Amino acid sequence: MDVIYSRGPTTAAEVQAALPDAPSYSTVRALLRILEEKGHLTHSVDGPRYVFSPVVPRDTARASALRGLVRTFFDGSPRSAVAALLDLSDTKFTQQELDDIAALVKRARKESR
Amino acid sequence: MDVIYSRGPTTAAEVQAALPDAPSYSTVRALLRILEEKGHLTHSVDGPRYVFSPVVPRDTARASALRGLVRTFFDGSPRSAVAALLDLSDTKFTQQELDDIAALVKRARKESR
DNA sequence: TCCAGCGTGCTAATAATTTAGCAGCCTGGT
DNA sequence: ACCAGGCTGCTAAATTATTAGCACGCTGGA
Repeated sequence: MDVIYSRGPTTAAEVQAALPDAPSYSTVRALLRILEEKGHLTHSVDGPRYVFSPVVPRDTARASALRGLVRTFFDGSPRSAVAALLDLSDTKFTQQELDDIAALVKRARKESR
Repeated sequence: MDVIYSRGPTTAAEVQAALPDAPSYSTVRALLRILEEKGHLTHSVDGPRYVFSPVVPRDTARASALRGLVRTFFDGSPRSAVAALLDLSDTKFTQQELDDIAALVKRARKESR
């Protein structure tokens, strides 16, 4: 699912290529079939092959994932999550991005007042 | 793993209770055993029962999880992730928290200069 | 001290996943 | 129009996960 959410519509071969500990091609195909049976994916036909897309839109899944991560790792505090994001060691923000974020915070402050 | 990262050291019964679609107790025990075999968990003995803890410290796992989520759902842009966190519909920040975040941004801006 | 109960260590059966491999169809290039 | 290659639809086998259930040991309270 992560691969498909990160790449958008994806073929079986692409999923396999994108997977870090890639299982066999057969397995990837079976997995995609099962995910489809379970209602997480749909496929459409593009020429000779299947292209798989998520059923739940990216934005929705993204919000759920964020909420889950905040619950699991940040004791339900989105503030801590923001702090951790700003501190991520391998992340370098440009001045522009930081200004952006500052503006967003400013806006949030107004809205919540 | 999420249950254990969110609750800290946890017994099999607690894991089962915390699980949304709880499988049987046998299954939870087997699962914990397998996670331990695979090196994701350790257990210590507390009186008559096992208490499971993650092998990878919470902070480390948290950072990986954040990085993964940013990659999967935010095209590698932590800035977008921050924006989404601020926008999470069911999240209400207090003025205090927003001030906090603003201060963190300010600090990050100085550091990256 | 005794014992009820909880939690682990097993084992064995069932269900699900993983894998290989092949026949047949469709596409795109020659 | 032909054919090579890629991809699906199968099937069937091996491996792994899920589940139930019971014997045994240990703990904590009466």
